[in-house]
Amino acid sequence: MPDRTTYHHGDLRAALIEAGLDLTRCGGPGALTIREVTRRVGVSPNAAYRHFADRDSLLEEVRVAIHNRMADGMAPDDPRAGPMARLRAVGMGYVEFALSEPGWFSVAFFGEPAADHVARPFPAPLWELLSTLDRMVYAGQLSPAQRIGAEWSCFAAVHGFAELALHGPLKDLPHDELRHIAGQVVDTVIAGVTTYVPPTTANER
Amino acid sequence: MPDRTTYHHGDLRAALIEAGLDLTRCGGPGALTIREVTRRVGVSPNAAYRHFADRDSLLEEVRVAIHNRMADGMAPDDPRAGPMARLRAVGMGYVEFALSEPGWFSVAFFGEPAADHVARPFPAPLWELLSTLDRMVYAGQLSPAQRIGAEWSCFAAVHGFAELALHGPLKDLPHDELRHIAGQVVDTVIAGVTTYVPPTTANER
DNA sequence: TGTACATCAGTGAACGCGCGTTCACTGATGTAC
DNA sequence: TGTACATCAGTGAACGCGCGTTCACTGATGTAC
Repeated sequence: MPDRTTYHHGDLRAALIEAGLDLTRCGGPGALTIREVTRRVGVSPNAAYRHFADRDSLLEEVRVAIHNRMADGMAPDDPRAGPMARLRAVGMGYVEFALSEPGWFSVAFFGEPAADHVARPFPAPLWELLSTLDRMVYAGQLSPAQRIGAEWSCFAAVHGFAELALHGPLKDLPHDELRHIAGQVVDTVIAGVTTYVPPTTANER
Repeated sequence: MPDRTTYHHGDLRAALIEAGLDLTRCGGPGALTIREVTRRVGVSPNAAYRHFADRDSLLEEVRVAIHNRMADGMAPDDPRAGPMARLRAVGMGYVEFALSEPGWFSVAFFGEPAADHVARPFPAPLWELLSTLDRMVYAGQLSPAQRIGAEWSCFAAVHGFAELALHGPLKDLPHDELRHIAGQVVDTVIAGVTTYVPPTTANER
């Protein structure tokens, strides 16, 4: 693969991102280095600078690619599922991705301090969550008042669980046990979101 | 401070941990280097190896020190508070610590992949949570069935929120807004935990 | 169809970096007799 | 009370590391006339 006959590569940019995906899949963000990524593609290190400002820019692109893959895997098995089942599927999909692709997961979700205030757009999986919650409101399973801020409770729960399971106190549990606990966490937060009614804005503070 | 008259330091071990706390407070885990930590204390780099096997061991001790400080700050304001208010205080205390000491927080909670299967004991703040949940059961505010696994829902929610707020999509919000959302997240998970009843073990799987 | 030249996409060598860690050592301390 | 010696807690110099990034460059391509 690293052997190339033409002087010009063809689509080096895409190839570097692809190699970045390969590297981070096993090794997480730290495994992505300009030197290794260019080595893989069979090109000199500086060639990368023709396509990316610096290592961080490349990593950012890899991150986006991972977000998209992840969001694709979060659809519920049954496309005719109701919004509630959909919400559960989104949550479980998030955790499942973290468990099965820990390297990618740790690139995708803000492992690194996010360079000098580069405002990142919402990651794709979050959009998935937002639209699912909106469907619930539309279906009457969540009141508009409950909808407010619900995304953060949901996101916090699944993301937090993923961290616990990958790097935290649950990290030595087998995956099927983790999935079981994940199910409980997701169900609990769904119960919370559909039960708790935040005080109206007028009453706040 | 780095000037020392005696050849022997006195309590170098404690001094190194202290310096480690200083460094990580602003710079997170990456700021802790053997060279900088010894420089601060006014000692040659290798002196550290008299007290710690390697950098990781030192970092681990710093982590434990942070856990303890954090747990201390999680007690509810009113010591006569009921278990429910206590649970809320524990959750909010967790988030508050993350917001006010982001450097320490990122050392404390599993930022680094946790060296070759060194089984870490539960961090002190988690113990705080466990005992609070137990009090709730004792007070009859949580059934024994609901108690099972409740810690993971709670921990996931607050930890996940902290990540969102520090490094995730909420990272540019002002602290008072973050606290407000945190309050909602905590209340939501409490509502979930006190509402949802997991299926009994016999019915599982 | 041919040629001049700007532009693009690579090359190769080198830089500086600060780190963790090891080596062989020396100065200070405590204990046995 | 003095002395020999093991032990402990430091020192100083050096190593190798692989990295990101920059410099001045060259080979290939496309376009205007």
